[in-house]
Amino acid sequence: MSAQPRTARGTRTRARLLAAAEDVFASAGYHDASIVKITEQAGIGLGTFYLYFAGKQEIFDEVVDDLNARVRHAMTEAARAAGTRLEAERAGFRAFFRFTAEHPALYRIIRQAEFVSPAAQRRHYEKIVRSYVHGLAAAQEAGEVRPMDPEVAAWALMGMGELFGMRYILWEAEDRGADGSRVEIPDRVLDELMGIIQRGLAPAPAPADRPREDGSHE
Amino acid sequence: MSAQPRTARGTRTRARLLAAAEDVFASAGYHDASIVKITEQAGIGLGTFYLYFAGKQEIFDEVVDDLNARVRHAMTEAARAAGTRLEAERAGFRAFFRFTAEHPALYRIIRQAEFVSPAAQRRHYEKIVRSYVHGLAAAQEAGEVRPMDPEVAAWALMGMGELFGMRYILWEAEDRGADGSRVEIPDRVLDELMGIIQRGLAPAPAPADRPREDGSHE
DNA sequence: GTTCAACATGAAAGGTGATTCAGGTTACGG
DNA sequence: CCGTAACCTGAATCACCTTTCATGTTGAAC
Repeated sequence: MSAQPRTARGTRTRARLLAAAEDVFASAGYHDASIVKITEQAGIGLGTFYLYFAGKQEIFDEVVDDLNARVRHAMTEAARAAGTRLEAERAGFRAFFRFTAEHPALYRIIRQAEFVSPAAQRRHYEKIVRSYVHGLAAAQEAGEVRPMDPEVAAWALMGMGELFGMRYILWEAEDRGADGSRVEIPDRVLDELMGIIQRGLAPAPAPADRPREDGSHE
Repeated sequence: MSAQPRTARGTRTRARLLAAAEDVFASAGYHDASIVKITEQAGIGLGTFYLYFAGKQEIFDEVVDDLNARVRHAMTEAARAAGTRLEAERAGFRAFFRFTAEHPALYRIIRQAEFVSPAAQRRHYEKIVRSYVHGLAAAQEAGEVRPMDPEVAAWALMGMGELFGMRYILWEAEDRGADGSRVEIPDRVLDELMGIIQRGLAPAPAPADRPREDGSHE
């Protein structure tokens, strides 16, 4: 069983292991990510690992949950600043793509979770959907989204985001090689995406971009 | 280097290995899928494996390409029978979900390809997108799809399909356990999905379900 | 400045699995 | 009914990894 550290030193060590694990899992994959590699990357002795984690699987689970919390935080934080639902959606997606660009580990690790820790993977997707449903249901009450099952819509949105992140962020970054330039979603692509979402969710016969007129706001 | 079989016997052996590999990769995962397990499942001697494949990675790649060809075939075949674009879309998705239900290996293997064989994974997604783009561009010329980048739309459709397959087929199957009942996409969910797609891609200010009136047809 | 939890360490035990290879077996053309 | 090319086999080799544990170090309370 993993032990929680009891002093500041221990806390630091544990955090270093977690960060190193994220790195190594993302670049080497679960199988090739040996405990030796993780502890080396963390600059920590091999045996120390087992003071804080029961084993490879356990630290993997924690890495997943950690990434999940961070990406959701980035998205909701970005969406919170926006006014209309559409703006919030756009800001949320943009934050998601930015997070993907800065932490390719997210994808690489979630994908592997399919086998390494199906439960953690499921938790990840379900938590994101829950956020979406929350936002969509509110927008629905405000009349900004047509009547529909918000959960189904949430899976649709997440699906689009996931593949766009893969195609337009990760692949793009791979193709550019290590030239350091930050990959961002092209505006053209984000516009098309928002176009589909807007039309797909808008109430009535798709008012396109007409702003709300009753002064209500969220 | 893998050798192609030169006799009927060899061809059969190779095919058995491929089928066994799909099974084992899907149920055990790449790492735990030992060559021993694959050859045992195929009812073939361990050493024989290396007559036909250079190693684990190579047979994995072939399994990916094989699954890809089969799922695309299932989708285009189903779509071919349909009349309008929307019907084709629906039929294609239904075929995809059916294939997913019958071959959970598709997901489990594609996901793992993230690390095992990124190139094969990319090939998989790109080939599917290519099919979609083809169909969407044709529908566009026929005025059934609004002006937009068909490739971007293709990624959006594929993303929705992918997550719906995971959520409403695979997870559902897992939750039901091994009770043998065939998992199908609920009509309610498929309707919602098609609703989003229809509105997202339809020309003009989203005529909802109004059929085309000029008599043109594809 | 002593004491003792808490923390840190890496050699070694105990496993597992990919791949090779030397030696059979099969079956078809002649 | 041979001869031989294609095919088949699994014990043995080699490489690598997780986890344990006996021992050493740190630092904060007193």
